[in-house]
Amino acid sequence: MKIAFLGTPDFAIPSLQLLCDCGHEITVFTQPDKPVGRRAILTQPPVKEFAVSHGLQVFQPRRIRDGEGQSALVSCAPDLMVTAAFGQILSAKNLAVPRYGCMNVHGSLLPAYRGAAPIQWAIIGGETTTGVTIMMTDVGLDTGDILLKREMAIGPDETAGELSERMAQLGADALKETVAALLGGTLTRIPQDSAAATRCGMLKKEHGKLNFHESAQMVHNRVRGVNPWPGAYALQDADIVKIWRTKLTGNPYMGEPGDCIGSGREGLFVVCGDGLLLEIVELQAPGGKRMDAKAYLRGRPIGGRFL
RNA sequence: CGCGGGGUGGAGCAGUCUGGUAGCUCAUCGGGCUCAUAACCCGAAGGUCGUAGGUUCAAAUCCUUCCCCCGCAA
Repeated sequence: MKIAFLGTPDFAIPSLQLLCDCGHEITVFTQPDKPVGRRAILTQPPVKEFAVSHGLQVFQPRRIRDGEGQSALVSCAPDLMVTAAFGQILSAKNLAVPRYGCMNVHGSLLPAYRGAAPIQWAIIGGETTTGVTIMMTDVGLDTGDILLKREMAIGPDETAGELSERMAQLGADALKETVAALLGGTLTRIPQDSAAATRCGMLKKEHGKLNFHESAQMVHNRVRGVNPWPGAYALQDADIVKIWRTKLTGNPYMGEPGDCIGSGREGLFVVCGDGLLLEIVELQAPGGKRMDAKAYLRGRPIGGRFL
């Protein structure tokens, strides 16, 4: 079967890999290369790297909806289109190209967390269970019929990066199963209950800003949810201190939210809005690399305060 | 040449402005105390101060070159 695969980040790789392994004829669409880092080095998205190293044809239209993108799509005459964290919205014209339509691998249990960054937002939202949904793409934002759902537990200290990796694999497995059902004619479509839908937007830098007036659990969720990107941070005077790992202690402490206490022996703790201490396990001082809290506390005065 | 911070014993930092034989905390090693200890006490080892050059009687410190790391902005 001819498949047009549209995806961009690492999350899409396992799905692409699995489709390749199944022997389908695949054409890849991904986002254009982007300048990355201080030197603005032009970097290709992970999916492109994979595609190139596997000898797959790759298109990188600036906008898949434009004429150029549409004609590229038409030119490869796919039977099926599959998207996985592609990063662009498809048009009705795009969706009309393949006769089997378009399937999407989405990182949440739809209709919850429709939109971008569902994995991160699920963690930030304090969910303990999430999953992947394979759905038919329509012109709405993650509103299409559900084909298959797979649940997965979120670890209490799991980060978005870690969860995303596991979800990518789960998504790939579910996709494989769905495609098999499609070919076997056993596919069932279940409309989403739009009344139960929730939406989430793209993550921005500012979503990493910690608010220590929230409960320790909420701060912890935030830290996990934005790791590794955009990364959690707190302000100390005018400096940005990035917070990479935290740990719930459950210990109460009299102090103002944001107060830091601790020692090189015990570790670093910050007071949260519910009066509980949150341990800072790994952090990054201005100009420095990330390090564990004990290293941070050597050569630095104890105390201080995060805002 | 987008803006800024930084490279000092194994780790994290101070010292740089106001040049004058390198310091703190932790780790390591030895010894001691203790029923015992990741606790405490005493002692030791360990650094061409990122690189190359310059100024100077003297450079971690002042000037210049280059390399590397980090944050912001894109």
